[in-house]
Amino acid sequence: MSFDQLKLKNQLCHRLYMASNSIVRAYREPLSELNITYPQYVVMMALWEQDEITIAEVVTKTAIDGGAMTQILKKMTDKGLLEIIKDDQDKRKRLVKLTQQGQTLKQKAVNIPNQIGCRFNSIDSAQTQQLMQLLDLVISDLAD
Amino acid sequence: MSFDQLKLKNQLCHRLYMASNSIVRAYREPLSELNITYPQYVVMMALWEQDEITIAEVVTKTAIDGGAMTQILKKMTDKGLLEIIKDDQDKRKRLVKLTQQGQTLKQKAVNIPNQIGCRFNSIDSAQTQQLMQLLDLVISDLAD
DNA sequence: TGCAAATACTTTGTACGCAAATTAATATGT
DNA sequence: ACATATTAATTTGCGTACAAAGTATTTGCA
Repeated sequence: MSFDQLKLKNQLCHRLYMASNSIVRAYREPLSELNITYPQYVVMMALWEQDEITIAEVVTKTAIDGGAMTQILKKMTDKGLLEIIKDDQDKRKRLVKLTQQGQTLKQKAVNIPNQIGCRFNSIDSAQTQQLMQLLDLVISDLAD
Repeated sequence: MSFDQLKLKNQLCHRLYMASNSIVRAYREPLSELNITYPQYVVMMALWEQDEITIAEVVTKTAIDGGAMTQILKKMTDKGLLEIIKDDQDKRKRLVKLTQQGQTLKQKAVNIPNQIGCRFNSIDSAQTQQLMQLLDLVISDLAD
């Protein structure tokens, strides 16, 4: 209940906020080679894992907001990376399907994780795992 | 150099991205009581720590982009939380100064950290510290 | 069977986040 | 002194992030 909790240096949340912004900024240059943004790259990774899934499934896998997803998928469609297909079984749903170009882009993307990983010089592999586990706890605590 | 690194479940960066979005979303409701957004709250915390600092110093403390800062400070000025004062020593600089209303708001904000902290049920105090330390390493690795 | 609730997605409006370009003022070097 | 570089801040344009409202469809249930 002290004012000390209001100091930025004591706050986990501000660090998460800064770290995420730094991440998106760090990806900007490597991804410019692929002509996509970080959120678009996240969508591509979801689809490289499993193609022809519904928009709702892409939203779940990526944790990107549904409203933003509509815009993002539109831009990616315009770039020729994917196409949106109607689902005949359920006309509410739409399926996202990579184009040949979208599939091929995976080859150019395979080096991106290392390029980014190279910048994490202060944490070793064990610390990275630990960080991921702690973040999973934070994320699940904040769900809903 | 494997495709496994492209899987979302193996990625630290995607977790940081999700966590940060969750944070900003989680603050939305508590902060609506104060009629401010999360970035605006971060600016307030910086100023509650030290008032009458230059815009550049606010940018450094908060790690919010300078371009965004101009817009954010304008909105906060319109709300009557602060005012921008010219620096007579260096006419390029501008000082940010809390109004009485901006100072008083600190009393209403003092409970916010606990309200958010209450949601972190899966990590104890030691893990929180550990998480903050690891994030500091990540942030400094990504600086520039 | 029929209609209210739920689901899937889109649209709208506001608020960042950031690179790049711009403007204004100060500092620096010769 | 004076042109040049640097610093401080704003502006512009694009891309999200998200709540809330809107539009179809489909489910569920009385």
